Amino acid sequence: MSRKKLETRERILRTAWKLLESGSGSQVRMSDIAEAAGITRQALYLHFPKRADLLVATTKYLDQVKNVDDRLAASRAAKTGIERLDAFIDAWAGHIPDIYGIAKALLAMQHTDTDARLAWRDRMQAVREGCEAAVVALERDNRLLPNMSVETATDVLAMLLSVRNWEQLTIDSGWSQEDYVAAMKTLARAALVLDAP
Amino acid sequence: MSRKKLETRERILRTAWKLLESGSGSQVRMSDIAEAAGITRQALYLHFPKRADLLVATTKYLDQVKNVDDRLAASRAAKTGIERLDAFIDAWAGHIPDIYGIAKALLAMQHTDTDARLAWRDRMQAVREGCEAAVVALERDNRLLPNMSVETATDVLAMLLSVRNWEQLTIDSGWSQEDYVAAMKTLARAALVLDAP
DNA sequence: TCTTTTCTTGACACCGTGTAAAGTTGACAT
DNA sequence: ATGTCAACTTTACACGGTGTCAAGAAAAGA
Repeated sequence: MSRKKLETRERILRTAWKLLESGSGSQVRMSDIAEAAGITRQALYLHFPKRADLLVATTKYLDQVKNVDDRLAASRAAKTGIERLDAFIDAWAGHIPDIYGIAKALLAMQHTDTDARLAWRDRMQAVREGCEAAVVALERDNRLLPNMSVETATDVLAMLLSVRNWEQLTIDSGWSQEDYVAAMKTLARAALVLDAP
Repeated sequence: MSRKKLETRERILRTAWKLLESGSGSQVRMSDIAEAAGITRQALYLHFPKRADLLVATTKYLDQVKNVDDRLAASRAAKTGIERLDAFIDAWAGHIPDIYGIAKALLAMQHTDTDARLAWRDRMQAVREGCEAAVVALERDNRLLPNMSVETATDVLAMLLSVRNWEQLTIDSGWSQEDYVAAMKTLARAALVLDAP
């Protein structure tokens, strides 16, 4: 129904994304997005009744455009557990800069908005599953540290790879993306992987 | 001057602290604190012109009451670098639950309020210094991983010990405080410490 | 008792989100 | 071409929370 509505919707999402990634940090208001998209604030509310709705839709749009699934699929192709761990870290770490703007906005309204909280939990659950898959692959190779359960190891890996940690190292401490990725790989190995027998 | 003002001030700070630690998460408004402290919202603004001022004062009050300095001093007494690392983790990790409520509030208003941002940075700088001291002690013992500079190692340690990570593991993933502390100690060793020669 | 400090009472401004209703514009169908 | 429907505009307002202002009550202290 109506190509026009879809066009506008897409334009809104693209605009929201751009604003969120560029104006990183500074609050992005509904009126900002509306103005940048060339419509009224009210028209914006016609498409997305709540701010959380818009943010959630933007994440989905982004996931679709950036094709996270394909990116993570690469890690599934890896043979050994260790290769898989590295591949997953590469894939996810490479995706963080793309989602950082929207992630920050979503994170910021977590304490207010239930929808935002659920949306973020949902995204993080997906990442957690990737972590778990890598950990399971390690265990299958008998390379998971013996004192670690799959669940514990998954918790640790998910913690290491959190957006907040990426933010702290790259944004706050000025690390390059390469340094971050390299550090995470060695850190994850040190934390989870048993030395080769 | 005027014992009464100081009394009221202390009562406000104590009340703010209690509200922040108990009603953890849910928004604590200025009116909530005023009411709980038995004064008017306006009287509260007489003592603390901005919400950020109150939060910052509350952190200082808490640091004073809980005596962080003494707690961290224990880590300075340790002989070897490794003991010092463990002692510091014990001290800081033990302090996190105390400050979590206020930390969360301060963190939540970071993106809005400059004062809150500066106050938090200041607190974190103090922690960072503790991290750095431990790292330096390690290096002096020649037990710091050779490919790591003091600065890098400090960044990593500060990241590991961040309040967000504590939150993720204990609050979100349900770890006990003991599990958290133990995991952080082994994680820090795995990440930073060279095996004994 | 008289002064000063502390606190109260009762307003109001501002900002951002979200709602409501009436009017405009353009697409497209018959 | 005309009428209908969907998308958008215009204007206006409610609400919650922070912060401000001014006049008066109450209590401390000399």
